[in-house]
Amino acid sequence: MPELPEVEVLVRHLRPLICGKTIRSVNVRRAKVLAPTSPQKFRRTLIGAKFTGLSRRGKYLLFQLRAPGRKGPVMLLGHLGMTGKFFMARKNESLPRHAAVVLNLGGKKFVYEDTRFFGRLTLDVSAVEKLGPEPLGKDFQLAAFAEVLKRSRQAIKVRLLDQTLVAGIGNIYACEALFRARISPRTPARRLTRLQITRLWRAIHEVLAEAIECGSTVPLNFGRGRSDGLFYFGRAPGAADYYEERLRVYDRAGRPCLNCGRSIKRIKQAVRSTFYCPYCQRL
DNA sequence: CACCATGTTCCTTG
DNA sequence: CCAAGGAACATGGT
Repeated sequence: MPELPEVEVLVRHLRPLICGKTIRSVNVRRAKVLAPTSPQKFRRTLIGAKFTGLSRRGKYLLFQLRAPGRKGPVMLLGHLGMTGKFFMARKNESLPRHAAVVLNLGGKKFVYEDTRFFGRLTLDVSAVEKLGPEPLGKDFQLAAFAEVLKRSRQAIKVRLLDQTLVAGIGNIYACEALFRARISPRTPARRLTRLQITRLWRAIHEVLAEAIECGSTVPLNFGRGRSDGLFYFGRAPGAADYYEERLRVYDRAGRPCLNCGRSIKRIKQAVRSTFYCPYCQRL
């Protein structure tokens, strides 16, 4: 459930569920996801610690805890990778096959599950230092954004996936933002005009904010229900059980552009799929 | 069997 | 040293 909006909604959902809870015991089933923290250090640090806060930075979750006999807070960093999930389970509930870490909180248990094990749950917080500005925050400034883009020959779509440029945009929202800004994903970053950069900067805000809004209104089940926590669909206005497709280009190859009716195309860029309308987003 | 998948990191190449 | 491209990571779905 990987990009910024999904993580933001997950954080809001999880915060009241874990804050104030104390970790009674720790069960590490896949030591790989803790790296470079050792399972020994992980357990020793977290047992007895209490959750005091949860925030987000880019696609990362930042858990804050207070451990007895320790002056500063303990920080725990989570990342969902491609297939990670965090959810609360009942004490005696059976675990999914790919449960990687289980924190026993007394009445409930907090589970980190990840089928592909690309995600992380670690005491090493250094990854957030390398991130660029939060796209919905004050530090995401148009002038600085334009300045960085001017120095790159890379295709703008590929550039948007670089987490040091802006934090939290992934393959889906990069495609969606470029469609909204009517920019070809193949445009070399330095060739973008001032007007295009402004449109892109605005489109990034819109696409992410709308996805968060959508995720906040759609009923979600972060447990083992059918929902994967991704906001591909939104509830259609007025309809109780009807969900309309929300993404405009992502995964819509061969289907009509919602703007001009022509066929959406799929191309490969940096070993990833890019979806776009060759007419509305022409070079 | 082949190919695809929301992400990050590391290695290689220029 | 830097930018850019591609493979690797591990598993499951089509």
